[in-house]
Amino acid sequence: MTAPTIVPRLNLHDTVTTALRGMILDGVLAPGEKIAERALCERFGISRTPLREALKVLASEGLIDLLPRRGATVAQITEADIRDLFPIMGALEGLAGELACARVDARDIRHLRALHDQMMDSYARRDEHRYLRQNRKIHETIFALARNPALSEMYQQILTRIHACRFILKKCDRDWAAAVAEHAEIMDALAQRDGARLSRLMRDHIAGTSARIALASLDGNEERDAV
Amino acid sequence: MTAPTIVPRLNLHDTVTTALRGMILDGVLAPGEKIAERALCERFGISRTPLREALKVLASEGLIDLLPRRGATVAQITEADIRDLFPIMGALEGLAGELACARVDARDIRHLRALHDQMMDSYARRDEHRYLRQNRKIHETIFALARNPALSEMYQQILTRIHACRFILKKCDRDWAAAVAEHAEIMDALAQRDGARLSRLMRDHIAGTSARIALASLDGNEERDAV
DNA sequence: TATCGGTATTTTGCATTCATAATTCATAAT
DNA sequence: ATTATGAATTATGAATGCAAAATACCGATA
Repeated sequence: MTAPTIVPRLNLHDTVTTALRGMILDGVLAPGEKIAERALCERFGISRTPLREALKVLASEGLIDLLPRRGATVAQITEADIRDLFPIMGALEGLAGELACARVDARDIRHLRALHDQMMDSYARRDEHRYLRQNRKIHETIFALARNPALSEMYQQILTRIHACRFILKKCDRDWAAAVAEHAEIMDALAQRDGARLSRLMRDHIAGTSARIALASLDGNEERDAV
Repeated sequence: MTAPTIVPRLNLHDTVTTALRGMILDGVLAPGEKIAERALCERFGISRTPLREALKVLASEGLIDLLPRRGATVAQITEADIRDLFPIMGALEGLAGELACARVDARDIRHLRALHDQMMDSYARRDEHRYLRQNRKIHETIFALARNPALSEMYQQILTRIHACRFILKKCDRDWAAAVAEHAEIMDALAQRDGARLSRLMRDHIAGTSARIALASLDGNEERDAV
């Protein structure tokens, strides 16, 4: 029997889950904001049933808080969350780097090199928005090269949970330069297929990012303990 | 303001989620088995609404597969899943070990030592069931000592997903001896608070477990590609 | 003015209902 | 006998309805 052709059988609650997730990621629904079921239903033009199913899923992803009998709120990421999640991300990135090293071929390396060069170009132009997008693309590509879907999924889930962080990233120029230097090393280790070194570099790169974020949020004067 | 006292405000869908998860873990619902909504509703004495909400959550945890318009089935773990998930577990265990090392005090070490000795006792008596339970307890304790709730949660989630594996573990005596030896080393590294070494040991311990499982399932003659 | 108490309103959780897609079963055709 | 076709049955997806809890409102009292 051939592999089953998946014909897109969409259903409302999945669609709504995706839509809601997007709204939270895009900041349409702000962290801490209360989610009024009926209002959202009207907005989407659907009934409460599929919406509530979507809320359950997003809650289990950690994107919203669901308190019994008191409704849903968009999850606020705290400094404790960042302290906890970044080391995990670091461990996952380290693993991804190691696996990727073992599996890349010359073509993959050329592809990554191209992405890397593009990002360096954005850095040279100080195009922060483009830089961040390309940076993310590079990390995602390394995960893809690791050929471990479960790993990629976990990575994405953590990225999603700490989405709010991207707003405070790259505050000062020195941090940005440090991150760029780390990326150059990462590219180098990968080109040499040095898995152990790449693993260490990626873990430390994430740890560095974490430290830079933590520092940024300490002297930043935004909300008290939400980032 | 003091920390809010959470008074247990139970609701049906959470209860059902927990119950269903337990049924899957206990094997009451076998991997691959179709989950008939109405049958389960009658069994629980509830309506379909909370049950379906529970199914969505379990699907997002990877415990069941949910195909649009064709119902839910208990997820079957494949060899590919094991190949993917164990390295992730290894990375998480490694991180847990490192963090735990940085945070344990003498009392924690004594506690772990006690658990370790009990497990060794079970090994001496060849009490496999008790051994496995204590083994799990030790790993969970190390995660608890790491003081990273998000990390513990991810670990638990992966453990849950690969629950089916425990049935094929510890097949041969040599493997068991190897695992026991590794545990002795782990205990030692922790007592010495050698984070780097503990991290490496725990990661390799998981890798070893993975290899032993993979081998066991290769020469085992159970179902073709489900473990 | 601020706080308390009680009622009205809203919101949540769950059951029920309805429409539609999927499956089953019987029948016909090869 | 086996496969195809179509009607009957069943299951899923989503909307609606209803009871109970939480919140908002409002006047009374200190």
